[in-house]
Amino acid sequence: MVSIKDIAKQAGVSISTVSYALNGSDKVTDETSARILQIAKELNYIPNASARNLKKRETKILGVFLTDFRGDVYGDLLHGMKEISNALGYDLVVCSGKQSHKMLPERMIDGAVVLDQAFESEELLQYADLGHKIVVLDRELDHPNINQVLLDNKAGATLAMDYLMENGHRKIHIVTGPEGSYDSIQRMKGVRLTAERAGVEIVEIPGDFLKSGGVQAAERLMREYKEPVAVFCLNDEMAIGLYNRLADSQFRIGEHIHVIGFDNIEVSRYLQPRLATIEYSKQRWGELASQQLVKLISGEEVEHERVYVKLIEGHSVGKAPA
Amino acid sequence: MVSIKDIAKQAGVSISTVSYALNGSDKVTDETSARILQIAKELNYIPNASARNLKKRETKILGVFLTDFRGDVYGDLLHGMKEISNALGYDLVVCSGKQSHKMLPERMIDGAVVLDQAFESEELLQYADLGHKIVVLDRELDHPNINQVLLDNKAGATLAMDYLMENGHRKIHIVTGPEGSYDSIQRMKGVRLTAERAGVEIVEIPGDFLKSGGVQAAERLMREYKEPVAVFCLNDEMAIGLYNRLADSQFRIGEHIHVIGFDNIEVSRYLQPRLATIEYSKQRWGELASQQLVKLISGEEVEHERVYVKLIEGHSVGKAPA
DNA sequence: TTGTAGGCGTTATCAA
DNA sequence: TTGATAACGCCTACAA
Repeated sequence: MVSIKDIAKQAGVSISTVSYALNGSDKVTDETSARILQIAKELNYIPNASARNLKKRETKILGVFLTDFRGDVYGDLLHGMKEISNALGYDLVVCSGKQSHKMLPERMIDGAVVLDQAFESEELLQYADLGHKIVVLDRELDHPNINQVLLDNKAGATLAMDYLMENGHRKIHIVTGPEGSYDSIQRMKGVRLTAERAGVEIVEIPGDFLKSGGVQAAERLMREYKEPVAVFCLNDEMAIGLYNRLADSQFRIGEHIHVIGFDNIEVSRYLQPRLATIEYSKQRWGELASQQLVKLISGEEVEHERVYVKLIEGHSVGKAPA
Repeated sequence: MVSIKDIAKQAGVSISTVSYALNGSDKVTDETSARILQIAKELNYIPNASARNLKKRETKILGVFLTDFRGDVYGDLLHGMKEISNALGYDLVVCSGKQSHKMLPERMIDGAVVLDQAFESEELLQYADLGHKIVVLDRELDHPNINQVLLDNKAGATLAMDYLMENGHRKIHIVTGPEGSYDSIQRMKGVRLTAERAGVEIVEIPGDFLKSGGVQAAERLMREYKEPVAVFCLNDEMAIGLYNRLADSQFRIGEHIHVIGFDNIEVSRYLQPRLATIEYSKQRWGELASQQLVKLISGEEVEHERVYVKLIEGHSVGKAPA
């Protein structure tokens, strides 16, 4: 491995001069600088990140932590994060799993964006106490080193409920997310608020944010079927499970079972009939996250951010029978 | 920041003793070791990765480089990679974009898996020459430090062609990938071989592996339409673009336009009619990649690996009119 | 069993 | 403008 020491030897200068030259400092003659750069190139010199990071106490890398690499929400989100990170001079690495958590406290990265319920708040707070900068996308956490960029879940839930009610549905089944999921809890709050205000009945069906939850919900709905029902799946993936399970039954979506989801993932637009759902810009969400994290790192005061949502209509919701 | 020096001071021992204790060496008494560990915990000690990496010249981190975080193929692939990486004692980070390439030569990671045409072979070979370990999933590269884990593209293309021919199609349009794409080139080889052998006519339509390519292909097919045609889209995403474009036309897929894709991405099973395509285990692909990379890093000799494919039938392909 | 000391490759301070 | 030198935090012979 060739280091600045080798370059120094070859160029007949000291290592500090080499370092200056390599970092484009003007403390060194253009002439020597050119010679050094030339030699560096000849020797195929490549700096060692660990050494630099150790000395500078920063890596210029941002990390994002996901529960799982599978999952349709991530593509655009990560893309948005990457674009902004790069624009602001940072690299982005995506990680998943408990093993990788230590990259933050061990200073392999300068900050973290968290979208992973399995990353415990206690752990996050502990890191924040140690001075590490964090942006959370899936919980509320009050700490000067932590910023929130959250979906407007309540508004989304309200939009969904309103859409069902506009179509005449007065009893609405809700397929929830897994216990403890922030998104699920928030969406439920929106649901309850809207339902109470409108005097509409809601029936909770416990779900898991996975297709399996939708399948189970479908089975229960078929078992208990008496008349057309309305269902708000708290995410699209469960709605897809529900579609799948209903596919070879005599029940028709948008006719016997009216469904709306949340997330507007890509598959949703290809479902027959098209799934009504709640949309938000995943890319913008990612962009905001990166932006906030960099601000946090540079010591700026930052307010929490919010990502807005809107309704996507679809024939998965039809008029309730009069 | 608390370092082993602080622990040493607190415990009244030398830093080397602390280091030994922390690393579970048996060169130190259980008693002192326990005391040191205790103090380390009290002080909230967290090792510094940069320092460790600098000294040990390894990071126990694997990197995977993607063209873009969007793209339906990645979820399962990354999941497979992560599982195996972790099992073998490595962490996995996912990167995208030219900026991040330097993580390999700068030794932030111990090896790289490349699935990114934008990562130039010349650059890869240069890194390999420097001793860095690489697994490529999207090209053939002959170098002792590089291993290949490739899809059996030719076999897949042959399966697809055979399926169309079995259904009586004797003139087949091929929507290709972007220029220079390894997958596209290999699949075309399989196409040509099969076509020649069967004496079937093929018509190439240049594509881009994106939905837009499928849209354009659809437009051309409609313009030139005289009788039912068969189309092999060299990936599913273009097939989806084609579906989308045809959706509000009078042309029916599986009737006027017969389509088969390649990749079996998730959306494909929800298309109406279901898209015929070529499937392979993306997860297994990722698992193999990680496995090979770790072997390479530990200095083992490794053979190139291959991922096998199979046909998924679908009503997007119907019988040709007699 | 523990301590001393050198070094991993950089950066950055202070002299020269 | 350049050079010597001391860190950064950790590991690991080698010495005690």
